Amino acid sequence: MPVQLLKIIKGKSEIPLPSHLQKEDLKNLQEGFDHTNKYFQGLVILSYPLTKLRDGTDFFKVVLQAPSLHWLENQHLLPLSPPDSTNSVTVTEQQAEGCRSYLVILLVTGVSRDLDNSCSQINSINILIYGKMAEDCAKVIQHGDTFVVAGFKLAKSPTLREDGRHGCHLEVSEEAGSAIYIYTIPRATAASETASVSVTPKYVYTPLNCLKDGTIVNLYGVVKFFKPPYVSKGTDYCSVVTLVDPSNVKLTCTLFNGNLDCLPKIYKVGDIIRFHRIKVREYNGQMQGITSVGFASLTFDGTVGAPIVPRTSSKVYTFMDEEQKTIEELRVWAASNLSISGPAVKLSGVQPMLFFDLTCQLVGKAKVDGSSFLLKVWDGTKCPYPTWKVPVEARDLEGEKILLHQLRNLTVDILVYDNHVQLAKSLKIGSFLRIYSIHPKQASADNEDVSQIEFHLHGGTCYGRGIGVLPESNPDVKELKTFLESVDLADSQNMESMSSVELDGTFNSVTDLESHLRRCQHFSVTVLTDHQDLNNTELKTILNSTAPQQYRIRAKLRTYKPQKLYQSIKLHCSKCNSLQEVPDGDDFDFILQGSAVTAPNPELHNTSWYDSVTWTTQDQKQRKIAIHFVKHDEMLQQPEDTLLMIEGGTLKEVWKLTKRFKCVIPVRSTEDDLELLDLSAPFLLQGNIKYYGCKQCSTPKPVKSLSSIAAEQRPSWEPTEIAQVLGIEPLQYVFIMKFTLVDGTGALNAYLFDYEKFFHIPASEILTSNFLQQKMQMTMNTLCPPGRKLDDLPWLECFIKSYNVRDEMKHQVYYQIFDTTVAEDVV
DNA sequence: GCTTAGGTTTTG
Repeated sequence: MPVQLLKIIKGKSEIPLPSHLQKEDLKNLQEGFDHTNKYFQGLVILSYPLTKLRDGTDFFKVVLQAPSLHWLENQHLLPLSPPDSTNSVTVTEQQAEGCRSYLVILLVTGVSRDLDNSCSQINSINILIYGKMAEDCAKVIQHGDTFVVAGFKLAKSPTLREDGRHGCHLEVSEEAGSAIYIYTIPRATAASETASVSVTPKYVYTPLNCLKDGTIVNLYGVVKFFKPPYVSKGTDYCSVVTLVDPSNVKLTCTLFNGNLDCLPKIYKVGDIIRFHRIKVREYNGQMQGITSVGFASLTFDGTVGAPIVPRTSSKVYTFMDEEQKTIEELRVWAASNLSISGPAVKLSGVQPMLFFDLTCQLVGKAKVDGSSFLLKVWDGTKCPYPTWKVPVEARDLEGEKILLHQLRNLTVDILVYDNHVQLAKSLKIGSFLRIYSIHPKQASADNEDVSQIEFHLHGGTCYGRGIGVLPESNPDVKELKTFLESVDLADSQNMESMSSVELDGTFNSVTDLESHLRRCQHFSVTVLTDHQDLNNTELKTILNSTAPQQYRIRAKLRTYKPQKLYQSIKLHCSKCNSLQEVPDGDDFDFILQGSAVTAPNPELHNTSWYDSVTWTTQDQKQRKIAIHFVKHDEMLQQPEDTLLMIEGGTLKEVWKLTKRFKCVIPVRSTEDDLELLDLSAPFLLQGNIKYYGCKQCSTPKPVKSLSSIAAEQRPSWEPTEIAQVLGIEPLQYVFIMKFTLVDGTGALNAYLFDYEKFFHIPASEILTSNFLQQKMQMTMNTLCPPGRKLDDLPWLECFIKSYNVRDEMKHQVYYQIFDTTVAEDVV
């Protein structure tokens, strides 16, 4: 009686096993343990087709999943009721006793779970069944049932790396004297017997804080960040998704598939995701998800109370009440724990420099050149600024000619670049799109009266830049369609003659910025930090006076340079008063590559004041990297307090290290000490900021001088202090801008030289922060609103000083703004 | 054939 089919006993969640048999945990299924008189219980989550081995032996493989408890179960799957059944067969003590030396598998219906509190990663094990037993088992096995296994033979699993299951498998065969008892789901009718083939497998979902390297898991998460699918440089589409769950752990997943439809259909941050069979790997010290064989996903709207309709490409998927409950719970959790942005930006609410996502309909498209492509889109609202029109050949423009003409005042041109071109080309006219991270760029306004907004979708995928096609079933699309149908085209055609301010009135869509500007009209948008008692001087008087002098003025900012604000950042040496451009990342990369040619000198490793770690990259270059962690009191500090030096690192590696450690100093080996790289490279990186030294005024010292700071009671690793001991004259980041000020009596150019006081933004941080760049642009838009007549510009109160600059050829008077800041309510 | 990308900068 090697395989016996049994029915469950009504109302009993435990199988009547011989008393000498004891339950074994999955974690104790290891070589060297005594498994006599032990049994293991698990769910059938997978079975493979019955096959024959080379010698003709039948072979059958099933996968059992260990019972486990995790937060989902904690919240709503427990307590579980005992399985219900009508048919019953009793296994007598004698029957069970008779198979003491046999392998026993008991298959019981329903779900019975252990309240095992661990969140172990490996939760499944392979069972290999040989011979007649394989054949018999294959006939009766059903997914979703619970197995109990006892008296088994253990062997190392050869498929551990691929399947991420238990390191051992269990072997069973009649020849070995095994026997199998099977308790199975009652099959009342012939119909249900057939249907039982599709019995739903029971999935276990791993919380994100319980993921382990090398496993394949199922999981739920809320989308915190995503890149819509884009064409990778390989053969597939790629999509990157960062999930979070109530464990508050993030998981970034890199998903590939040659079929666009097989990647998750995410439309918004806050969408809820269910992944099946995603592979977990460690990458850069963090867990990473990656597509594995059999990967499948479901995506749900993350709005609390919205209909729960999975978005998926699979025709077959499991989805039950349990899942519904999980989704709703994640929605509620996300609503109070995740910052999900407010209402979507419409074209009427676009603000220059503020990157935005646009839900729109494609009206026209055209090729522009090899690296850019034009999309003409509308969302039924009117952009309050004049927008640019990209010149294209009429024959290159695809779309309904009549509609393009009718909508000409409502469509905007979006120029997409590089990697987005291929996808853009394939878009169908009339389709609904969500374009992510569009850059509304102010065209350089040499002509002061008209300042245009250009819409760019730059190359690359940073910040989730990309294009997604929305189905007509999408709620946002439904809403947009209704709105588009209500737009009166006659109105929009009459608008051509109106100014943008009048248009705002017409559309009743005055942006916050606009009303804000009006408020600023009468009050000064800048304030003095001193000299309040002085009276104003007219610009004409100042222009007719000799320098040097100081004045208080009231004037309007007619224009400023540079218009590209990032160009206003320079590096200043306070010792020699020189100014220089901020080196770009490529320069640094080049210097790092050059320094990586020199291998780390092992004699300089592990000194009294730092510990060293070295390794060689596995790629062809065999690059040697050394990291020296500076100690304090002969101890390593916490990463966030640690200064480290790196040799042979790449730009990306250096960058990654700055995220974890307080200070990073790129160095290279000499014969007797480590030394700084060329001063065109930063001598120190802290957080987002790269600190540079003046080439002219610095006399770099060997880096062992740093040991004096390390020996301090509480090393603070201040950049100025580090610079000092290393013999570096540090350069400071400054804003240098030229303001053209007018007051009705005259116009003068005044320079702004500011570290951070004027804008309330540190110049050192602006290049690495999109947010701060946008903030600065908004400030400039308030000080000098684009597209305005002189009368409509706000007033600025400033303190300026005049000074002389003489050389052999000429003498000139210059003006500089100081003791002035942007008013708090403007920032 | 087994990569692609691996959230974090565009400056057109």
